[in-house]
Amino acid sequence: MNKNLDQAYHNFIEGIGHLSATLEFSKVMGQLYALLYLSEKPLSLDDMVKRLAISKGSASINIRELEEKGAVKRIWMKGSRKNFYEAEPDLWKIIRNRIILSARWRMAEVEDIIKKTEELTRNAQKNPNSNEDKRKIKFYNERLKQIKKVYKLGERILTIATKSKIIEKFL
Amino acid sequence: MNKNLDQAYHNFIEGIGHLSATLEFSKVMGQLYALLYLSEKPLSLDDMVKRLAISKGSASINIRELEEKGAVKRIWMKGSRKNFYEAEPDLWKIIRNRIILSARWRMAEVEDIIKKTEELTRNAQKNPNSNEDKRKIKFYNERLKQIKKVYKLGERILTIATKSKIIEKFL
DNA sequence: TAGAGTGTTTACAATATTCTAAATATACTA
DNA sequence: TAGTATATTTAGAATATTGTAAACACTCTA
Repeated sequence: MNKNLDQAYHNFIEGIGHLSATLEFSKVMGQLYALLYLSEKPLSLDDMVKRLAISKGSASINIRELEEKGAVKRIWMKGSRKNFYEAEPDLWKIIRNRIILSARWRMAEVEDIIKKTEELTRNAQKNPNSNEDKRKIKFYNERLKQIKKVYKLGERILTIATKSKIIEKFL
Repeated sequence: MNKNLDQAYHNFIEGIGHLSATLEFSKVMGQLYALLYLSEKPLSLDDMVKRLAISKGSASINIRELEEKGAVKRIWMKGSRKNFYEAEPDLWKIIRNRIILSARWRMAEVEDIIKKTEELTRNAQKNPNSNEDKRKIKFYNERLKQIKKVYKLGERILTIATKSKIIEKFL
């Protein structure tokens, strides 16, 4: 067992574990991914439990989430009943997918907020209003207009990021 | 007091509070920002404490963080000792800055991991190695090469995003 | 300089998250 | 079908995060 290699291995896994929040991965998810990324062969759940010194339950839950997010693939190995996993090696694909999906989710939330606020403001407009209310309504509508501009910009960027393959050409 | 307007107001503030993790803001930070964004006049700490029903300590800490992150400006009002705040109205500026800074931070972490892992792998290479170690070293180097490619792509995108004003022209 | 008004810090409490260990479920093999 | 190997679920423990209330510090004014 080469000491430097071993250090490299653990440094890498710890580092990725720490960084994993970037893609909305838990620390364990990051470590599991790093472990598989540095493994020449697929690993079983038990392998991973042993090497990371975590509980099997945690490994089970976290590896499944990695699988759902497309960062890890389940592999069938002849002659073994165990599930084996290997890392999706295309890092860019993982990062891109995660960012886009996360952005979509947030955009949907923003859309809800805008719609609801617009609706309520519109309702307020229908009823008789004090001058103060009228001023407020005008102000809210201005703000909503600003937000919608940014929202639409976001939408456009997201569409481009989703459809175009331009970025991949740099690789 | 118009009921619909009031609902619009609270719906908006709650919604932004919920969404605030997107920019690495706490819930309270999101609510404070939303409150100011919907206010025609700057508000004092006490105003915000009252309207959000939160503690003064929390308001103090969170408003300061918003200020550090450029989402909120401190305003001096003649005739009052209080600090007043108003929302930076340019949402795109806030979002862009936050994303870029956060990305920089993460890129630096990735760089550290790569450098350290490379160094350790290089050290391992110097010493006499078993065949297994040699294979491992080769494999690690392949992986490092992949990561560096993605890292450099990220760097380039970040540079473009930082320098170019192209996106702003859509607004 | 005393005291009122304001903002910040701190120690603790509440909450949320994530892990573990054990129980349970599932699927394969003899 | 019994028994074994494996994975998943769950209840509760550990940990981390964030908020609160109160003490403290600062600053202005009378």
